[in-house]
Amino acid sequence: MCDDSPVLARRRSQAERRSEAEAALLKAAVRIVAERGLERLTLADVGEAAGYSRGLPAHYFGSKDGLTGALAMHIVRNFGRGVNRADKHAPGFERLLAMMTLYFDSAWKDPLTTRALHAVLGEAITNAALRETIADLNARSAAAIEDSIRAGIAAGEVRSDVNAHVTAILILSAIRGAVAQWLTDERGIDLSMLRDEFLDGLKRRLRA
Amino acid sequence: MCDDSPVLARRRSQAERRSEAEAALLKAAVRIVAERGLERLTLADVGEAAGYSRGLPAHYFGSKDGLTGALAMHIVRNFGRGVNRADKHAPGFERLLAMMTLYFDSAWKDPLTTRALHAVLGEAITNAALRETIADLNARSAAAIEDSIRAGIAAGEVRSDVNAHVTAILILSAIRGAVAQWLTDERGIDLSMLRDEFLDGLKRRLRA
Amino acid sequence: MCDDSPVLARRRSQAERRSEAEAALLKAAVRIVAERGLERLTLADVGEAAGYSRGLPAHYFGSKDGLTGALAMHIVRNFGRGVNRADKHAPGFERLLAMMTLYFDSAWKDPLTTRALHAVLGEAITNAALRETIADLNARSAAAIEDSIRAGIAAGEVRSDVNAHVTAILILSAIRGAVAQWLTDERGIDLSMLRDEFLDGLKRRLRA
Amino acid sequence: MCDDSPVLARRRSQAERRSEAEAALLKAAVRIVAERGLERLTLADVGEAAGYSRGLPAHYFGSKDGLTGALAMHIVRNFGRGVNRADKHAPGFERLLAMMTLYFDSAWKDPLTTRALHAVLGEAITNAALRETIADLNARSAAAIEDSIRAGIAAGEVRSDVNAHVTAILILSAIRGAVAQWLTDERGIDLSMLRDEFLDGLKRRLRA
DNA sequence: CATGAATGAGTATTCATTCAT
DNA sequence: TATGAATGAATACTCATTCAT
Repeated sequence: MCDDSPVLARRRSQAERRSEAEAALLKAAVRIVAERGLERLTLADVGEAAGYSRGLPAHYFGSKDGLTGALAMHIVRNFGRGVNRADKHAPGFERLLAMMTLYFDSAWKDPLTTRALHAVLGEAITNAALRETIADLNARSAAAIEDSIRAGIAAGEVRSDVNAHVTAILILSAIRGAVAQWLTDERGIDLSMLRDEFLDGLKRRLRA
Repeated sequence: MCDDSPVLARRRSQAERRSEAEAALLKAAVRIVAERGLERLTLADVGEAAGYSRGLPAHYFGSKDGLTGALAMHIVRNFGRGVNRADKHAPGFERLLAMMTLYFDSAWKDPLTTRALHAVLGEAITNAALRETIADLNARSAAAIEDSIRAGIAAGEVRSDVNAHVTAILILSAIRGAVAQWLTDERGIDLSMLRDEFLDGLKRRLRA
Repeated sequence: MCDDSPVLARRRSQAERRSEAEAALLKAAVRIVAERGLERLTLADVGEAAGYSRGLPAHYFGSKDGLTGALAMHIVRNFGRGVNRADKHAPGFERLLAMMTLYFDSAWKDPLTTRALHAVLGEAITNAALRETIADLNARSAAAIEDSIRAGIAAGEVRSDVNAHVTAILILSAIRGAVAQWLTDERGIDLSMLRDEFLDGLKRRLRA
Repeated sequence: MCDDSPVLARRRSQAERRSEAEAALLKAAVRIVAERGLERLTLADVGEAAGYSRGLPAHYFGSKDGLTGALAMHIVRNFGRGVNRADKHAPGFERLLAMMTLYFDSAWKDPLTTRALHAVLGEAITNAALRETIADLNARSAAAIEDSIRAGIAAGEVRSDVNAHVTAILILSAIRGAVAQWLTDERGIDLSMLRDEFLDGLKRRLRA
C-alpha cells in the first residue's frame, strides 16, 4: 500500500493473492458446471481450469460440498447483481417490466452463468445443503418482484385487486420454467418469443 | 431346471418375474433419487432397496447410464399417465383447467415422483444423454396444453387472439417453476395458493 | 458341498473365496504392520501384498479404521490361540509357568505377530476405537493368569497370602514390558535371560 | 532493522522468543499426541494449538520427522527430569523405592505426558527413526534402577545374589506394562493398587 | 523472524463394471 | 436367472513441504 516502488506489476499482498485465486476458482467452476453439471465437476478440474494446482479447491473450500455451497452463493450473488441493474427505473410497473426483460435477456447474454444457476437450482431439490441458499434466493427474487407490483399498485399503474405476493412467485416461476425449457432445447424453444408473449400477458393481466 | 411345467407357462412366469423385478428396481430408484438425487444414486443401493441383490440393477440396465435413462423414461411415463387422466373431459378449456389442477395436485399427492421428476429435469440441463428424453417430454406436455387451447378457441371458449403454441409453453413453465420453488421450500411456499391464483389468472387471460 | 465332480482343484464356493481372501488380507496386514507400523500401513499395500487388487481391503473392511479393528481382533485371536496351548497342563502353578514360557517364546518364535500385536497395543493408548478390544484382551489375559494362581493356591502350590488378581496384572505387565523393550532393541536385550530371571523370581515370590 | 538498542540485548531477546515458541510448540504437540496419537498429529495443528501460525512448526523443526524426533527427545527429557527428583535419597534401596513410587505417581499426576510417552514407546517398535532414542531411554532408565540395586547390595540392604542388570530391566518392564494397561483402561485398572502390590513384591524379593 | 499461500504427492474411499458361481 | 466376489479407475481429501510476503 505504502510501497512506492516503480515496479509496474506491484507485488500482490497475500490477501490479494488469496481472493484473486478464489475468484478464479469460482469462475472456472461456473464454466465447468454449466458445461458438465455439478455431478461431473471435480475439484481437481476446477483447480487446473483456473490455472492453479489440482489441490487448491480442496484447500480453500475444504470439500466438494464446501465448493458447491460457495459456488451457489457466488452464482446467486452474481445473478442478483445483474438483475439489480434494473433499479435505474423507479419502483413500479416500469421497473418490473425492465426486470423481466433482464431475466430473459441475461439468459441469452450469459448462458454460462444461467446454465450453472439452473444446475444449482435443480440440485437444491435433492440436496439439503443447498436448499436454504436457494430458498433464500427464491424468496428475495420474488420479494423484488412483489415490491415492484406493490409500487405499481400504489402508483395506480397496476390493478389493485392483484395478490402481489402470490403473483410475484408465479411470475418468477414462469421465467424460471421458460428458461429451463430453453436450456433443455435451445433449438426447439425460441426464448425471445417466450419473452415477448410473457411481457404481453403481464401487461394484460396486471395493468390497471 | 427339473420343473416339468409347460414351457409356455414357465416362460410367462419368468417374464413376469423379470418385469416384476424391473418395476421394483425402478420404484426403488425413484425413491432414492427423490431423497438423495441422481448423483448419490448407486446401482447397489437400488438393488438392495428393492429387496434384490446388489448386482441386479447392473444385470438389468447394463450400466448406470442405462439405469438413469430407464429411470427418466419411467418417471416421464408415469407422470404422463397421471396427467392423462384429465382426458375424461372433452378437449377444450375444461380439460385444460383439469390438467392444470392435476399438475399441481399430483405434486402434492405424490411428492416422491414429483421430486424425482424435477431432479431429472434439472439434470437434463447439463446431461446430454437425458436432454432428448426431457425435451421430448416438454414438447409433448406443451402440445397437450396447446391442443386444449386450440380446442377451446374452436369452441369459442378461449379468446381467438391467443398464441396457442407459445402460451402453452409459458403455462407449462409456470407450473414447473411453481412446483420447483415449492420443492425447495415446502414450508415457505403454499402450493395450493399458487394453484388457485394460477387458475384464476388463466381464466382471466384466456377466456373469450 | 455335494459336488462330487472328480476335478481335483474343486471350484471354490463364493463363501470360501471370500473367507480365503479375507484371511490372506489379514495375514498380509500383520506382516506390514510388523514391519512398518499401523501408521504406514496402506489399504492398497495390503491388497497387493496379499496378491489381490488394491481396492479389496477397502471393499471388505470399509475403511482403514475397519481394517485396523479387524486386524486387532485377528491378532488377538491368533495370540490367544497360541497361549492356550498351555492348557495341556492342569490349572495350577505348572500351567502358569508353561504360559509364561509360551509368552516369552512365542515372541521369539513369531516375531511378526508379536511386533504387530505390540504395535496395536501401542496404538490402543491413543485410539479409542481399539481401546475396548485391547482392554478386553488384557482383561482376559490377566484372568487366565489369575485362574492359574488361584488353582495353585487351592492346590497348596502357591502361597495363600498372594493377591491373585493384582499379581496377575503385574505378571502380564512384566511380560509385556519385557517383550516391548526387546522389540525396541533386539541386540541389546537378551530375551531368554529375561525369561529365565522372570520365571525364577516368579517361583520365589509365589511358591508356598 | 532500524532498532538502535544494543545488539547483544536484542539477540538475547530473539533467542528467548525462539525458545519460548519452541517450548510452546512442543507442549502443544505433547497434548495432541496424548489425545490423538502420533499418526493424527499434524504440523499445522501444533502451530495453531500453540497459538502461533500453521507454518511455524515446519519453520522450526523442518519436517514432521524432525518434529517427531524433537518431541520424543522432549518427552524423554521431561520424563527423566521428573524421575530424577528421587535423587534426594542416597543411592540404595530407599532411592529405588522412591523412584518406583515416582514412576507410578507421575503417571497419575501427569497423564498427558505419560500418554504421550507411551505413544512414542509404541511407535518406536515399528519406527526405526525413534528406536535409538527410545532404546537409549530404556537403557538409561534401567541403568538408574540397576545402580540403586547395586548400591543396595553394597549397603547390605539388598540380597547379594540378585542379578542387578536383568532385575532392573524386569522392574522397568513391570512398571511400563502396568502403566500401559492402566492407560488402556483407566476405569478397570486401579493403578495405586498395582503400585502398592508392586512395591510390596519388590521388598520381598530384593530385601536382604 | 514469522506468516500463510500454494503445491502436489499420497491415500482413503466410492462405485460402476466384470466375472465366476 | 440371479448373486455377490473382485477389480480398478475416478476422485475427494489430507498434509508435509516449499516459497513469497
